[in-house]
Amino acid sequence: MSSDTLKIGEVSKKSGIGIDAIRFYESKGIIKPISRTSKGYRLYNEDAIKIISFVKEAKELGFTLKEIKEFLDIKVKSSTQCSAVKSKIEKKVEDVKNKIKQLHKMKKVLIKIEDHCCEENTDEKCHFLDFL
Amino acid sequence: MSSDTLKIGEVSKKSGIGIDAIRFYESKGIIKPISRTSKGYRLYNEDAIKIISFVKEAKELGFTLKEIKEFLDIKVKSSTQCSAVKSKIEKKVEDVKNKIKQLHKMKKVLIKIEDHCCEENTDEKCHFLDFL
DNA sequence: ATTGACTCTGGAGCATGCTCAATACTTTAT
DNA sequence: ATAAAGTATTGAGCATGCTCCAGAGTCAAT
Repeated sequence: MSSDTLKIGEVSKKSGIGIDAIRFYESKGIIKPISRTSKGYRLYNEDAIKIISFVKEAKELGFTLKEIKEFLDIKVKSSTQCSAVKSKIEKKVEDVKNKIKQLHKMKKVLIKIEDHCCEENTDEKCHFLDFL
Repeated sequence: MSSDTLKIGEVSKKSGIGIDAIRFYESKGIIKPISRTSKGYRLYNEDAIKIISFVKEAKELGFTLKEIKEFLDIKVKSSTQCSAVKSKIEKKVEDVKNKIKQLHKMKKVLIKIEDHCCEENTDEKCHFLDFL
């Protein structure tokens, strides 16, 4: 039809996310088609791909769809809203920082296990627990 | 009864995890009571608290119970198993590293939004999408 | 014009991770 | 001894995030 809109199947292929998942995201308010054909077919533009890719990444990082929606809903229109948005973002950044910190800890533990358990060890049992 | 064992309620209180969740973890092979009383009451030792705390942390980091079980199952007994365990751990370390990397990216995006959207802005719409 | 591919809606089903309820027995406190 | 609190098992229910199916309409190619 038009060259700059995509039907759901094309969006699905381009983003690597199933059609059903896209519709599910729509039901959760995460992504909306820019319009519909007269027969009800969903039409998207390229932004949809960006949004869905973001959802994909964020999910892999352990964010929930609700949180992801919160991210995507962030819009600033007036400076009055600004501080609210700012504190919201700052909270998220804190969360992310904490996650990073804990992951570093986790990494350390793993490496410690690797180092201590695997060099000319005798019959010592070597359990994850010992390193918590 | 004895001073060095805990019943499930005590474990629950000490770890801050519900009794039902603990039993659920048991059903998933994540934690087992060291023994049972003659009447079937689960008995734990202090390790249970450590394990459950680890589960709690790891969950918050986005690991699934299945992955968490894999962590906890890491044991080295002989050097023959060593290389297998080693590669297992290395894979986990890679996973963790990737998560850290992606979280850093996420942090950057968030900070970028914060910076660009909130300084003496006019009526410009400021949408998350612009920063993906 | 007909076939096959695509899309629609609505609802069922599934995996994960719990949570709660029912019923019954055990332990603890008074 | 009795009541209250704790525990056990089984099974249902729930939130999240999909996935699949049925039944019906639409579009694209031959």
